[in-house]
Amino acid sequence: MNMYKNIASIAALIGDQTRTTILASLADGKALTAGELSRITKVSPQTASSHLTKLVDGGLLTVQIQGRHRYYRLSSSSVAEIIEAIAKIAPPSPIRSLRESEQAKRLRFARTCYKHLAGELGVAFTTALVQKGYFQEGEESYQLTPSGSQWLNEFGVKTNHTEPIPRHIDWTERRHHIGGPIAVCITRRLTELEWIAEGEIRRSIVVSSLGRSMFEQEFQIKLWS
Amino acid sequence: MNMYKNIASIAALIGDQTRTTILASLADGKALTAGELSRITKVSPQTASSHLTKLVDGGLLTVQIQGRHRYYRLSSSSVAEIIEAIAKIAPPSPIRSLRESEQAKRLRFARTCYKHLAGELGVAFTTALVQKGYFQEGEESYQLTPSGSQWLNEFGVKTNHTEPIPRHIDWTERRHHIGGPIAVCITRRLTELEWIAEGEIRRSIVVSSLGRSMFEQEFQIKLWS
DNA sequence: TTCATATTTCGATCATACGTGAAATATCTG
DNA sequence: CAGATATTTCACGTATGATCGAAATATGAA
Repeated sequence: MNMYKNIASIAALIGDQTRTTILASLADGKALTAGELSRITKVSPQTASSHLTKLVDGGLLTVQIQGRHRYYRLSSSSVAEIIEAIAKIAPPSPIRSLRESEQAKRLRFARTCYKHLAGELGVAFTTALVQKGYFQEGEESYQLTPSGSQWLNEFGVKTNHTEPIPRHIDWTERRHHIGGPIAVCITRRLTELEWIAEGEIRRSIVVSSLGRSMFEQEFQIKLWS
Repeated sequence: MNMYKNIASIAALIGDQTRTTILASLADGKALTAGELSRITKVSPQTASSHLTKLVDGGLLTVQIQGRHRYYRLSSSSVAEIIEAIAKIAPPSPIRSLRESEQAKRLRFARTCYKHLAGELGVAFTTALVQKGYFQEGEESYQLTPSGSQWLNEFGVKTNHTEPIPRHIDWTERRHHIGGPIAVCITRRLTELEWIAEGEIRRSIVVSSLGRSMFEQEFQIKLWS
């Protein structure tokens, strides 16, 4: 029965904590260098290199050489979908320790995911939009409602989108949030309005004092940090 | 970074050829005994038992004890979805022999899945039922329509079912078909009417000449084999 | 009860593979 | 060119885990 040999080998490839961390770090589609991934996974550069080679050989990653740097990225979104499918049945994320690094906290607080808002803020924002009736949550997607369409125009996002909106799962929060082009437009508009801005830490987002008050005033989202 | 520990451990659980074969064998929702799975995977009963224990502990399988037999089955369809997601990027494996190919073909044609009709016939039949307006396909389920309810009664299936009907995915067809109790009832009725019958090969279904003409006449389903 | 079947537990073997130090290769900088 | 940085390759210790023989447990049959 070597019928499922390929499936098993791919699963085995994912089934290592260091490699899972690598894949998860690349899940937003960004490319990272071998050194960065070595630091993220907290293993030696040799070990990271070994894992990266295996992931490339296994077809999960592609590599792009730029000078002495090697940029690794997911070879396709299907890879991210596998991890997401596993995350669905994975036991809930461990309880956060009280003493966790400020950086981890901030990253979890607000993150960009394929250029749209994710993390706690993304989840809270999506929840608020659904509660206001702007979006309707379905089994696998969100749908923009007429009132939502109107709100989007008033908010400054032009769209005549009527297709289902991808529903993403936040890996740390295990909750849903909107994805796709609309989410990107909304995030861009939020940046324009200076409610949010890119933080110093890679992929992190900071909320301005204006944003803080606006999120609370308009969407009843209280930010505590 | 034990954030992705759970994901990695589940992937590692799938990442063994014997265990993948077990999971794939149970993918249609059927329950098999430890002995059957030992024979399918071609490992000793001890080895199979060890793997099964791990899969149950990992939450991928559930076990039901009946006398001296232990029936194992997938704990949820999410497990099947993981395998399917991996299969998407796994290179297809070559067919071993012509004989196996013939058997695979027949199995692909019509298969029972949770005692309901699957395979090509199941998919075609479901498509026809949706097209006739008897069922409405949603994101993750089907809904019985009033006209569908009426048709069911005329067809000889008594039901006052209004809950969503599970939507199953056929692995070989990659298309959807109805599942759940209603599908079982319909399949039973099809057997009663002698449109279909159990084939010689395990889990296979043969269509009678009556069934062949009826499927074509009533549902515009042409069977070529 | 006695025997057969189904399944698990224990113990031992063996292969795989993760991780790292050391060293090699390649690129950038001054 | 020399030195620093990025990354890989090699060699090796170690650990995990897949497999199976032997034995134990539980159920069904005679």
